[in-house]
Amino acid sequence: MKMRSDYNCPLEMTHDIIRGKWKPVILWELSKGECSLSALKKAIGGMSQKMLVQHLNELLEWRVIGKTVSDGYPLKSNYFLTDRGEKIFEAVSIMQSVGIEMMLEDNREEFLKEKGLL
Amino acid sequence: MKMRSDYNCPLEMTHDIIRGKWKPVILWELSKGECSLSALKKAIGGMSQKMLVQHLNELLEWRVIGKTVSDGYPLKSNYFLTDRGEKIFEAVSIMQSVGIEMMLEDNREEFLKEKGLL
DNA sequence: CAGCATCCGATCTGATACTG
DNA sequence: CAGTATCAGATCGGATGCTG
Repeated sequence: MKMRSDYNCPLEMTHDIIRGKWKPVILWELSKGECSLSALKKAIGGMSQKMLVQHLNELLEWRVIGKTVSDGYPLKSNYFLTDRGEKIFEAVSIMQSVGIEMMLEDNREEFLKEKGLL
Repeated sequence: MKMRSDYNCPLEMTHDIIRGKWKPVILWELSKGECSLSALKKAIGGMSQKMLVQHLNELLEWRVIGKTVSDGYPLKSNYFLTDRGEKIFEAVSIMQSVGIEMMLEDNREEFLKEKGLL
C-alpha cells in the first residue's frame, strides 16, 4: 500500500497502513517482541522475502515500526513496534478476536483448539 | 477482495473482509443505520457505483451485511449491518480512533475540528 | 432507482536470481 | 544474514454505457 501524503479521513489513513496482505500478521508477530528479518520470515509461512521486506519498509515509512541493524557479520536486524504501532495493533488484535468469533459461528472450534486459540 | 473458503488464521479472515478500498467507509456509513444504494453513493464521495455494488456484494457473501429490496417502482434497496457486521465494525471503529490519534501527532487538529472529530 | 457488462490502466504479489 | 532487481501474472479499481 503506497503511502499517500494526506488523508481526508482518519479511517482511510489507518486502513492504508494495514491493507497490505501481510501487514496484520507482521504486526502480530512484532507484538510478541522485537524480531530479526529471518525470524519473521520463519514465523510467517507462505510469504516471499520480497513482500516481507517491502511491507516492513512501508511500515517504517509510517513510523509504525522501528528498526536497528548491527554493523558486524553476520548482519543482524531488529524490527519492533513503535508506540504508534502498539496503537495500530489494538485494531489488529480486535480483528483476530472477531475472526475467532466468526470461526466459532462456522463450527470450527476444533481448528481453533488445535491452534491453541480456544 | 475475493472470498477464500478456508482460513488458517482468524486474523487473515477478518482482514480479507475489510481489505477492499471502500469497505471500512461503507461499514462506517451502515453503522449509522440502514441505507439505500443511492444514499450510500451520495454519502461516500469519490467511489464509483461499480465498486460500491461490488463491495456490497462481497460483504453480503461474508454475511457482514444484509439486504432487502422492495418490489414496486421506484425500486428501493436497504442495506444494513448484521450482528457479524457489528462485530467487524468494532475493528473499523478502532481504526478511526487510531487514525485520529495519528493525525493529532501530526498536528492536524485544525483539520479534525473542521470535520467535527475533535 | 438499483445494478450489470466491458474494457483498460494501475497496483499488488510472487518466483527467482543476485549483491554486500 | 539482510536486502535489492527484475519480470510476469493476478487482482483491483475506475469510466462509461446499458438493462429491468
